[in-house]
Amino acid sequence: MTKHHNNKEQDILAAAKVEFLEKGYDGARTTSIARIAGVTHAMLHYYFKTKDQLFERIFHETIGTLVKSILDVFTQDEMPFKDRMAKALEMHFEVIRENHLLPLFMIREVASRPERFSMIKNVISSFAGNLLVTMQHDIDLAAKRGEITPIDAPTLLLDMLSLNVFPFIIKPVFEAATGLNLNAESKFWDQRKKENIEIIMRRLTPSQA
Amino acid sequence: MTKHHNNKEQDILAAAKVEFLEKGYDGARTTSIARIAGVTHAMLHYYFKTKDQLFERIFHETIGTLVKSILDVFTQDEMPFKDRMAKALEMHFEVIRENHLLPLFMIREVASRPERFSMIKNVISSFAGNLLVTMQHDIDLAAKRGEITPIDAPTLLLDMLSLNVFPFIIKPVFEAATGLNLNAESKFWDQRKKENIEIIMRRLTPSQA
DNA sequence: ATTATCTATAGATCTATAGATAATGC
DNA sequence: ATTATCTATAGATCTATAGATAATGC
Repeated sequence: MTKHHNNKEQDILAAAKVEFLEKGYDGARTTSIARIAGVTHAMLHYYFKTKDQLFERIFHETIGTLVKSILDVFTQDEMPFKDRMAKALEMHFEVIRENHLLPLFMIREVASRPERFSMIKNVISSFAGNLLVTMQHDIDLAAKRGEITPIDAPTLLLDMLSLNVFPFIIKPVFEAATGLNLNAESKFWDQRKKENIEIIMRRLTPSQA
Repeated sequence: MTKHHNNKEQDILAAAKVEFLEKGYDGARTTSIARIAGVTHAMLHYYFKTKDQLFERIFHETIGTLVKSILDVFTQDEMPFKDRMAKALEMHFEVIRENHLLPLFMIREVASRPERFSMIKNVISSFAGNLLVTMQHDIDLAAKRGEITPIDAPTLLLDMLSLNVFPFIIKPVFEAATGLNLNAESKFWDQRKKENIEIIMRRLTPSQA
């Protein structure tokens, strides 16, 4: 035991992820998680004590995925700055595409319970701090070379995140309004990725005057 | 009566708006709404029967505000297309700025209970249909005149919404990560508005080749 | 003899309503 | 005599736990 007892534990975690991502903490039901996982309700408290602790596990995991997706943006090897940005945008877009429920989940939970975020605040801010410094440094170099127009790193980062993340956040509304199922429409997302790269490339291009 | 009995009714509506926008349907408590409104809990059911009906009132109202904010984008009088877009972006940005909790609220509710949206689905889709047709028509004209580069209307609309809305949606996360209070930082939002206009203008500029 | 699982239920929380009392308009 | 408001509580729902039983490793 202690070794392979984790089949059910894993089932519960997987079920919890589905339930929390779709309904949020307040909307999620521990009974519903147990049902999805195919275990009795008591098992859930046996392995994870409380709903809160189960939630923390899922929340941490998602934060990790999202933070990593942003950090990877700048762990590119040496290429011209614009090419690196294009590549970064593409990679980041694909991560979000694979995990399209994560951004809304994270935002919703932070919005409705800001205190929950404070524990990982330090993690994110330290990461983000380094990221922005590196980014600004590279921007300045490329601008000096005349490859791009100067821009603030935080501004550029928010531009990129807005374009790459928002379409996935608005997806349910869009689907409700149009009746389309965007998961089936891979062309739509391919086109969106291209558009985002196009926009950022144009934003970075030095203005000819 | 029947005439000015609505002071408390209005108090309840105002309180419900605060509670629902902050916590979402699942997180909202009718007892909490009553407390905020300064009335006893039973009053809430006296005026609005159920939590659901009270929610519907608030939800409808917010949908209206948001849909209007997008429609207004194209009720501009005659100017060059790019100027109209710049003006539209600015107006839309200010509406969201005044109602910064609305987008996340709407998206969250639709995501966690898609069936709730179906009733107003028709409203939105008919509006959006007209908007996109008009928009595409104007785009084609301006492109033919050489004022802008050709672009799909839905693509352009999603670009604009992403840039204008996402920063307000990510606000709580950003504040949690940095410790800043962005409501106090009006310079930040002014700069963001300018940046969004800058991006879209560059996106629309014909590529010189 | 420790770990895993189930049944049954306690305890907390939240929505909703019944029924009594107060306020207002006619 | 209709509308508004309050007190008290029913009823539903959900999380959590106690305690019994089954399965596993030594």
